[in-house]
Amino acid sequence: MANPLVRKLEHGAPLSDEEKDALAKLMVGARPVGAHEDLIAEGDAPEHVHVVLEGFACRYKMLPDGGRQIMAWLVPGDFCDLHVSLLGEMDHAIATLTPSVIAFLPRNGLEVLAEDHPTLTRALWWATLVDEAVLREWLVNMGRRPSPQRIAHMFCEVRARLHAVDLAPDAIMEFPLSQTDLADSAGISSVHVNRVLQQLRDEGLITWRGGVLQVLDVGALEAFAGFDANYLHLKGPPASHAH
Amino acid sequence: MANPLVRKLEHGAPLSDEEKDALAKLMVGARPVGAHEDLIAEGDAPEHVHVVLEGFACRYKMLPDGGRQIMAWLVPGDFCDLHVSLLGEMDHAIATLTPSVIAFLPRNGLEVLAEDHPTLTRALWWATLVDEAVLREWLVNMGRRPSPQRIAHMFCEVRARLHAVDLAPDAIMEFPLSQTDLADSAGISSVHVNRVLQQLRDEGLITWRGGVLQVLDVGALEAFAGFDANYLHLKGPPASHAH
DNA sequence: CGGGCTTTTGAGCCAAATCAAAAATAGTGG
DNA sequence: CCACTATTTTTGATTTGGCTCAAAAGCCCG
Repeated sequence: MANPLVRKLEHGAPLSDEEKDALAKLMVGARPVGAHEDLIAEGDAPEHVHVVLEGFACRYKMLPDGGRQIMAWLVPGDFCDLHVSLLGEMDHAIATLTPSVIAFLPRNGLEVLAEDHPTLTRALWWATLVDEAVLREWLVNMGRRPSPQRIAHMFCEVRARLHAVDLAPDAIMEFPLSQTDLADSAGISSVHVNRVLQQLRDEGLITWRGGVLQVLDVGALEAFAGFDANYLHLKGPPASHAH
Repeated sequence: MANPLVRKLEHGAPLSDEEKDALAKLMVGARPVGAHEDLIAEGDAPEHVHVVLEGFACRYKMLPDGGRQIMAWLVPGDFCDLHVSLLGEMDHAIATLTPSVIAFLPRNGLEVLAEDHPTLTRALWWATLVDEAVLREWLVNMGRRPSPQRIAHMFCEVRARLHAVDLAPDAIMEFPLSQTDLADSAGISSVHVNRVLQQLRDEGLITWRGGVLQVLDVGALEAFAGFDANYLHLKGPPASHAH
């Protein structure tokens, strides 16, 4: 199975085999990390670029009162800190949500490679801009959708994003987050998350058990949540990959 | 008074006089627009890049139930649609909030200029990444801060951003938004916005009258809101500009 | 099989929504 | 410059979605 980073970037620009190989070869490390471990702290300026290869991580900020807001889920193929070289330092932290595998790319190596390959540069910036588009949709989700629709929308999105890297066949996916993590993502209490999940199960939209999420009827869940995948900019059906 | 776009970009990278001139000359149009007019619709792929020169605009999405979520305020110097060439089409709409002046830059011209000027390219991507950082903070704001702190935080941010383009001397600024627009930005009802504003006034933190917002004590408001400007990545005190 | 986490249930409460109307402001045309 | 509208802002009364507090039940694993 191909590298999830490569699989993802192919949605952004048509990479040549040479570019794909060069990118894969740049990944110098692949370290397994446990659940709920901090990878990068606010204020850091990591030397390497981190990429999630397996599992789920997140961007988050802590508030003075101890509250935590998760601002993004990072799924296989997602960069953690591509933006650091331009912004100087992290303005938020990165942690794993589940046991994960994290790879590293030397920042210099990536920059040199990108200089020689405009298509790769396009793909990298495409990925950054899609992250921004996802953030906008999360804001809409928080601001305007009641909690059942909000949680449902998050499930629709994660299904679509995992599908784009071939990790959600038949709308069944590994999704071993805790309800507390979901609560910190959706901006509601974990008690309320629990009640909302019961409702989504009762309505026959999903099952979620033992860390495996199944969307029983993608169309129905998307209709319920008011989900439209346009903001993911995946440009048509996911590319099929020869093996 | 220099161009607000140039003033803003200088926070991101040290532009040469040649770059600043070239950028200013690229601005082919500067059209006055009334309040509450749509500039760009979801699904559009505008040929020119739009920049706000005066007034306030916003990014927003409409929901099926008629609700509107504003996801970003665009102040003088901000791009509306720099990302369109990479993402293909707008996944949200842009409208003015107040009477504004909007300028245009030919997309090709900007790209050619950027190709010849790596520093300018850096500045443009810096601006994009700061937009993303602001979005993250808005998400924290929506998810975790009670409404008085939330509104206060938005005022702190807009003061800092306007200050960065020299438009908020002494923490007094033109800010002629309606309470409804503020409500659609903060994700609360306009009735509640009104009550929150009374509270902020009663506590002596702000005045807001006739479209002019005054922050009476910047430190006090920032402490109240839990505001930390690090996410704006302005890198130290705003540059002073020779005239 | 016992300790620690995560999920689930129950009861009471509060921030913010809704609905409805009045007061204040800002435009607009005569 | 003023009357006439239309929009905003403000107030009041009521309802509600989601929170907090607290405890029970289930689960994972050594």
